[in-house]
Amino acid sequence: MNVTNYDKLSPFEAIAYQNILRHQIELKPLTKQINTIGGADISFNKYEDTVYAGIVILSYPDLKIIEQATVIGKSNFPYISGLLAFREVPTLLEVYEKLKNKPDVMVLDGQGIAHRRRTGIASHFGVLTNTSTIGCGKSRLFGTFIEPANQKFAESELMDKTERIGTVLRSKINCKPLFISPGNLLTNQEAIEIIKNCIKSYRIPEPTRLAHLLVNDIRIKNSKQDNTQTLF
DNA sequence: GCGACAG
DNA sequence: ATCTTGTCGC
Repeated sequence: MNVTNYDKLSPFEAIAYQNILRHQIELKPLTKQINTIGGADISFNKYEDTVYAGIVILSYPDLKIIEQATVIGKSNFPYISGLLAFREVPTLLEVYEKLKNKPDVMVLDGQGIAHRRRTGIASHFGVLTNTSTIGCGKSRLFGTFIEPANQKFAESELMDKTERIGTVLRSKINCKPLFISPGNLLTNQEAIEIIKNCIKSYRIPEPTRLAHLLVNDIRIKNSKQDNTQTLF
């Protein structure tokens, strides 16, 4: 069922695929209560094609860890702005399949529909897994906005001409804002509310923050292991 | 042509 | 994203 052989796609073909995917994105309100939320992220060593992917599942809104899963894989698709999903999604899907509990909502590090073709990594992953997803980027990829006030939870609209594609949310005073956008199967308003509920005392919401710590951790561990084996 | 450009 | 120590500010 995993037919994500993106490594052999050309950027041109990837864009053509996004233009097909965009029609499968559905931004309708959630129908059931959220009990679990997942965060996904990827880490890697510079100049290497090994990717360390991980997903952390938290209870919601308590935000207690209830499951973690990781996969060490390869990705030959280079990082190209606008085509991030083709580099990270394949391995994330492998991690997702290992999960015993599929989360009610997933938070991805990057954009949802706040993308030129509406196909940010969160929308891409959301369509392929048929799950509700939120894109939570640390910087802007696409869209115009006014800088939100320097207050916790100050926000402004992220726009593509006259269409709203997301929200610029200041999660913490004196920190750069977050770029929130719905990925799939939920609304912009729900995405904002959920992310707010996931903010503890850090700039990054718990799901993504913990996933980042997890993948960075296994990356360091694995690299150490390789060095040790080479050393002796 | 120039500047922008998720991770 | 990753490479990296100290350091300025809340």
